[in-house]
Amino acid sequence: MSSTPLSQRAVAARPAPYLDELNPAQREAAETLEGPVLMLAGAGTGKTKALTSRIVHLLATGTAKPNEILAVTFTNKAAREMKLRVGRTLGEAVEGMPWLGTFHAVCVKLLRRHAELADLKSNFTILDSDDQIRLMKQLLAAANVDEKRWPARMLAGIIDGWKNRAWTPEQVPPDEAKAFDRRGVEFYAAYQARLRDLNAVDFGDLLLHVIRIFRENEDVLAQYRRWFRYILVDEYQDTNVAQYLWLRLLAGGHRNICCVGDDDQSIYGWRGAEVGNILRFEQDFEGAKVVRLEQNYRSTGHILAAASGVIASNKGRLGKTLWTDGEDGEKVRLIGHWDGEEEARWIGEQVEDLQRGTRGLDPFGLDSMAILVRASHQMRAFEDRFLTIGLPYRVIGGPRFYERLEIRDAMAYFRLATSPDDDLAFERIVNTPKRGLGDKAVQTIQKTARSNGVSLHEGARLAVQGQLIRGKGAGELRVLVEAIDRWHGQVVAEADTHVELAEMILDESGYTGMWQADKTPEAPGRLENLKELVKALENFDNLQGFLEHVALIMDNESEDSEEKVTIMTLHAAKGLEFPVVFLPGWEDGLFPSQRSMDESGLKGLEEERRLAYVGITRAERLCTISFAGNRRVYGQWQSQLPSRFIDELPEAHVEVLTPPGLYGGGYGAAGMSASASPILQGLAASSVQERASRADVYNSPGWKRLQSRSGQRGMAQPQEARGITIDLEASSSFSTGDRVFHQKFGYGEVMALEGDKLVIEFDKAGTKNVVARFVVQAGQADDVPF
DNA sequence: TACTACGGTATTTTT
DNA sequence: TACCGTAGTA
Repeated sequence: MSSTPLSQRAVAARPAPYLDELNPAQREAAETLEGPVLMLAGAGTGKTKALTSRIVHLLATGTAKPNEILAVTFTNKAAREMKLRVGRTLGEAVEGMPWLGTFHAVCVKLLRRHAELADLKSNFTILDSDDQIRLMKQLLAAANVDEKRWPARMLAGIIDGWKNRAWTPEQVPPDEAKAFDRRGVEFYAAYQARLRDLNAVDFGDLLLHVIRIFRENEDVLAQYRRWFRYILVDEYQDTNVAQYLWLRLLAGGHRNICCVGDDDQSIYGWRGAEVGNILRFEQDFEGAKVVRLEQNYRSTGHILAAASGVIASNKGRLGKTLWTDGEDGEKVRLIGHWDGEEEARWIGEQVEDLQRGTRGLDPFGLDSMAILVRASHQMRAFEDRFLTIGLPYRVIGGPRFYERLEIRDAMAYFRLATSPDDDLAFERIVNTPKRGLGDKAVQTIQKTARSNGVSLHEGARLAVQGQLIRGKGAGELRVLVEAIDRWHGQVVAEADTHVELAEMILDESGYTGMWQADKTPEAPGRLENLKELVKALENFDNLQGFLEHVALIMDNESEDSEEKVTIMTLHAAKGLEFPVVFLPGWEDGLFPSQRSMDESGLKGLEEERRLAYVGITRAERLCTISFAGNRRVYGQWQSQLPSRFIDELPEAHVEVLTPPGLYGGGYGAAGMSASASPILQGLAASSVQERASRADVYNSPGWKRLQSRSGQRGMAQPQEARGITIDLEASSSFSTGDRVFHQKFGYGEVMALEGDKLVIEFDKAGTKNVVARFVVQAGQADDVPF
């Protein structure tokens, strides 16, 4: 019933308005239903539209029924969005698609059905990373491992990495197995054993268990291959090895798989994503049809060209040429600042200007503006600044609702009420609020539980009965144990509504009281969150349903209506778009991040570059890149070089802005002068910058790199470079031992010379790296150039 | 058992 | 610099 000709006849016969809205490439992607398809969808090219149209097409032509389509995404948000749009296009006529969801949500469903094949009970609990680390801490403590040298976090990271690559403990290759003091695999195995005992899985296991079930049970796999006749995968460039294997298993029969992605937007390599998956698609699925979506509907011509220019430096791309038939718009704006605070101040002003509608542009609402940073610590400068000028902002990211301490505590209580044997939950809250049960008491409970082969909850009961725990704690523990029994009874009996029950639990446990009694400033907020949690319960039929939901849905869309500027990381911005985008902190070491280059070399640099590409392509109409010459890094002032990505911006699409103010406005300090970029040279030619510019030695990229490295390590400054410094700054050549004065740091002594930077031990401010230009010989303070 | 002081460390984080 | 986590102490 699903032969190709038939389904296509059906299309021809029926009016299909959703297809008319597509451009030729999108349409091809939506209509090629049989066989493997790779949809290479550049930023802003209508990927979701094509994808949802494809689903609609499958349904509308009768090619597939809703339950025959497996559609996987990475985020709940993406899944929601897709569901919504399918429903809307179809006119809500179709019942929901049961297999449209995140990889994890789909796996949970599968695993619940076949839990016994993975040695689990179908009511297994799903641990989040917090539980995971807690568990590992226990394992490490039991093995007498020094937590200082070998932290549980590290182990968790290593094991996660292995799971991302679909390695069971036995499959970890020997050289990898040496990780974690040569005991990584040992702890991995122990951890898995512990999870089995707890009837629990972590996120990685959701995939791995299902893969194992498929591999070991041909009949099960065959059943799902028959079942899922059409497979769609969103953000394919972000899949890890485990997800890839999972997909290959399921698509293995019919090969009706359509993967959508953009290799240029692969920014989660550090989390196990394998760009190789998308790059290899055509080999993996022979005869695959590759469709490129290249018409961009989001950004203006200049923005698109700037982004394309940057990403062009990456090797091994599948290659796309984004184009638009829209207007060129404003050029991407580039500006350097004296330091990070100055940058924040300037951006704050820009936001206000744009809001008022200066610059000959229509006013932009605050909602349409975003500041995208590389690392979350950069947010602080903006928050500080916006707070002082009273500019409303919203920070995306940070601790999510369900990750908050009080929410997790409350959830642990709920978990105990539904399943009293949940040891991790029990452990979490035995002494929260304080019940006088310390380490020793908990150990006694654990020992009792273990020797009797029961849960901690039962162990606690036995310990109380056997008077193994004495004093104040004993009474409190008895109360807790009995309370858990009672709550559980209520859950089973369904005596009260779950919302009332939840309130009762939080009340009787003393948890609410604990925060009410707390007079620290954050207590009211926490109570507020608890209220919100209870409110969220109303959307579910019972506690179990809620807990199940929460285990996989850790997102937190707080809908507030007030107009605000958005501040978030580049990673968090993927998939979003804003009319106005600010990209601050484009400085070598910060962006691209030194760490990612150190850890992953060229691969890391290329991922950073993709991040730059993602950043620029978020902008619809106005994109402003900025950098600061000086930045405080961990309390130390450091002079910064403009990002190498700035050199890669195509000149024709960039407008270099001159910072306001003569001297104080800053001119990008060291980096500006050292840059080989024509863009920055153009800038350097303007009045103030002239003084900062250097002879050609400084203008070679090689020197720039050298300089940025030597800056950290105290490499001696070459003789000729010093000569140049003297020429340009007649009054200020330095040698070690000189007494100098700096506007910000006061008096100090020159300890070393590094390129155009000096290492100075200031009398008050400590040792700093500062640019020679901003320092004068002591006693010449009157000549300070600012 | 609970508080304080110190030291080590410091990206990005869909589930 | 600022936080978190651990260890030491009351």
